[in-house]
Amino acid sequence: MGRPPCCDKEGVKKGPWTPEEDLVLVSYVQEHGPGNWRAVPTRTGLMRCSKSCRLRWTNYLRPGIKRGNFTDQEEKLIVHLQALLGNRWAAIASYLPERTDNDIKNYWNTHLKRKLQAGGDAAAKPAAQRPASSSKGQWERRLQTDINMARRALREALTTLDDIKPQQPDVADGVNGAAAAGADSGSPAASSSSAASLSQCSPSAAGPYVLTTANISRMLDGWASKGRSAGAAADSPSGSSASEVSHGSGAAARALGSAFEYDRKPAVLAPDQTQLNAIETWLFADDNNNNDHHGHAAGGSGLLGVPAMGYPF
DNA sequence: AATCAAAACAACCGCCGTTTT
DNA sequence: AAAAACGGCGGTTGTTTTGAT
Repeated sequence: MGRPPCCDKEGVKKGPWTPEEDLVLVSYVQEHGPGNWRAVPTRTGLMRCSKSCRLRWTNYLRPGIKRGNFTDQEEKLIVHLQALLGNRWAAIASYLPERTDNDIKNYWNTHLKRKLQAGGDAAAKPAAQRPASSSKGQWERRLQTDINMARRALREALTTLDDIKPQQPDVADGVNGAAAAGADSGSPAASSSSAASLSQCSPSAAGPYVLTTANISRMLDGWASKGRSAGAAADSPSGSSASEVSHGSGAAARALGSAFEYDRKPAVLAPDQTQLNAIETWLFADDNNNNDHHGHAAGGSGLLGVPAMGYPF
């Protein structure tokens, strides 16, 4: 038979996370590491389902996450990757290690989609939104054209990023790249030196990092300075906004302090160089090899010219 | 200052492939 | 081998914030 249920459906709390819950979760992950989410509710006493815990950690509490303030380069990269990959946000997020798929998805839905619609840029129009051609041959030719256009655009974007030298050696906590959850699902964790520089995109200038050690204290100080008692926030989020609730409480987080192991460990291993070379080879390969957009539509994986990547288009 | 609409964001829902019993 | 939960992903919704009138 199957496995026992991870958590009761009844008595599971929903809605915004309180600072206390965040701290409990962070403490647990600090001790046990991310994973085995089904055990989290029972072992921590959190009245949350395992799924909710994983989501909270992945999207908000995980160290090295940058939130808000998407740079032009990031924006451009997202647009191009979306054109290339469609709405595969996890795959896209793997190219922006500091961003979560949820964040990118939200940003796309609230900013970029509208912007593109307004701009009427056919080239950047998502492949998924384009009308399907009537015949397979036409569809394949169109796909090949799309791939090549997107590829050129992506290369261009990454080339631009290459020009952006890291402004700082690193943030204090030294974490650049906890990759998105989907980073290990067949997508490259990062691509080439371009992506490496991307992952260092102005760490100080951009938005807040959510749960690096320093920022725990910083944001919790802010939260505490608002005069919110921990108890008041715990079970009555209605009294405060969701964003306030999403912050933490100071003392406990400081207790985590520098002992917070995971904010010093990249959550994902450095990309394998072989993998990067494959990506670079593909990305920067002479376009002439694929310039015949209309003539070689068929041909299995060779169609896409990405044998090493194995993109499942 | 009040009201309304649009934008932004956090979290949930449902599906699917994988894993475990 | 089958059944059921897990883990992950993308879509969607609900709430809060911001800007315009």
